[in-house]
Amino acid sequence: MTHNKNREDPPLTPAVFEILLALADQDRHGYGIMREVERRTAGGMKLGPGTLYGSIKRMLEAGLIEDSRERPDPELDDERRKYYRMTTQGRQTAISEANRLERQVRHARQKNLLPKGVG
Amino acid sequence: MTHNKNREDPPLTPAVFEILLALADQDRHGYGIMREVERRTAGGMKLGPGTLYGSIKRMLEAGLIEDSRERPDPELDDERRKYYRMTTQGRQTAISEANRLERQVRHARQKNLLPKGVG
DNA sequence: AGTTGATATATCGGCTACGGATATACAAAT
DNA sequence: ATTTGTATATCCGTAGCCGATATATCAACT
Repeated sequence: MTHNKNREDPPLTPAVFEILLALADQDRHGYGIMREVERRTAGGMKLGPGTLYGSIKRMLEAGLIEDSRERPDPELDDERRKYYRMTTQGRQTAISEANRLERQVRHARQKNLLPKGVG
Repeated sequence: MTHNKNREDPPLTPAVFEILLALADQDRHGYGIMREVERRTAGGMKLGPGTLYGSIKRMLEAGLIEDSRERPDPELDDERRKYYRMTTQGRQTAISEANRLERQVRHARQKNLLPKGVG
């Protein structure tokens, strides 16, 4: 699947988009991302450690996320944790992907794969 | 990314979902699918031959699509073409995926990645 | 008639991502 | 004290993407 048509972002993998969604409102550490994705999808999606830390690594390299210096109150903290935040570029990428998905959903509705009049 | 949570379909690859969308309203042959995807996405997505015929092969094996016996008027036909139709299972899979994407879009809107009040 | 360009299907091979298995280590609970 | 949960990380098999390549036909134009 080529992205092309000039500077248009390629589709994100489901794992990467889920991670961006999890980081959209607050910084989280790896394990926290995993729990958030599981919670949000009601267990429908589970990130294995390979996918989770592998995706994080790639997203760091791609500049979609970065290490977050801010940490919670020392009482609630766990030194093992590594927190991440979404970068501006990561947010733009997520927005672009969300728009792409929205177009697909609209199209699916036109083709009667989804009920109309809801949205 | 695990699908799990009992018999819930795993996310479809962008290529596979696009092909199902292209076949949702009418039977098409491989090359016709390619053109339809390109047209619908305004050139934003292009299926290379590897992705196209590789995906078709896998989708046939998975029972998402099948060979279509119906052919257009002999005058408009091209014997080289091989037409495909979406199976009932393929439609169910596409519906399931469309719902999943819709949930993601809703979530993205909640996180202010998309403008609200539009749908 | 011949050439070109679009149509049409198909395979190959490299690369990337997914995801379970595995490993390590500390925290919290029973 | 032992087990379960939290937390990060790597390895490797498998699957999918996708450009390159190949082959052949069709349509159109000169």
